[in-house]
Amino acid sequence: MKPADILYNHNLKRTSCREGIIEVIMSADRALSENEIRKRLKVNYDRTTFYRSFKTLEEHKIIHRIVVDNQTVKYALDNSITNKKEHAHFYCNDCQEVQCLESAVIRKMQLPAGYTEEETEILIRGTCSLCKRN
Amino acid sequence: MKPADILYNHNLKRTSCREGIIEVIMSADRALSENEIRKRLKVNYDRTTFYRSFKTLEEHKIIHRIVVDNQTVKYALDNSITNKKEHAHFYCNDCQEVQCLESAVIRKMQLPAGYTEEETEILIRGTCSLCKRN
DNA sequence: ATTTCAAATGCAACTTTGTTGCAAATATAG
DNA sequence: CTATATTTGCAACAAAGTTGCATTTGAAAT
Repeated sequence: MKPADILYNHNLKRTSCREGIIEVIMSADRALSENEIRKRLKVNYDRTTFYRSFKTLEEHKIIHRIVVDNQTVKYALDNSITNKKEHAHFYCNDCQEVQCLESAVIRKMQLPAGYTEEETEILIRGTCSLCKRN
Repeated sequence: MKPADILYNHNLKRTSCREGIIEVIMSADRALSENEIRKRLKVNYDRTTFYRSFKTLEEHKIIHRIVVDNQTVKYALDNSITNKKEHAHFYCNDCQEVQCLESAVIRKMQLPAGYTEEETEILIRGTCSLCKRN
């Protein structure tokens, strides 16, 4: 599906900022930070516009954020677009890149009585195969 | 173990800020934010001192941080102090409190070839038993 | 008890990240 | 092509976190 179609399906106006963000995220093989996405866009958008676009796309479940730490947020396409299952994410302490681990499907954990789960996030920190070799 | 002893065991100077932070975290039944800890301390410390104290305590594995989202960090005693196993954390979307789920012990996930794990973080978002009732 | 000195603190200045209100610009339905 | 609700860019602000440096302090040695 093309970025424009995704926006249309979610009743969102087709603006170049939104379309660009989706396009960049779609073409990446890993999660990207706000700055990485900005660099890959042709046009330079205002910070405000950028934040609001991310917010909108997140609210409509087109993209989802992966919080690595309180200073680093990365974005990837949402499962509803990619048809992936809920999966764990891997953060490489070396190259600091985030990857979706499609094979690491998230299993619900047993909770204390009275607790209900809505979402489970798993972030595995370690070293990726590329960095391991060096 | 008392805060002063913990500091001594880690070759850290016994300053009132560090001792206070440990004391407050120890006496809480859940993870606390920087602001919650500050409010519970008698003396008011500079933001810088505060941050540096947290950093030091974290580096020495006396406390550990739980990143709820990029705007919210909570602190709890580290497993090395409490003798707990690596466990999942629960964030209540309603009361916004974080609890350690000692029963939800973290099991290592299968990773793609060449990847190595160092730490696995699990954050479960949902509604806690107290908020469920209301 | 006093001295000594590395380590910790407080302050000022700064950076990064994210938000809000509002006027101007723009996407899209008719 | 026009009307209008949405989106954008700007300015101003708020919160979170960092750095350099002079001053203070914990604790080890005298």
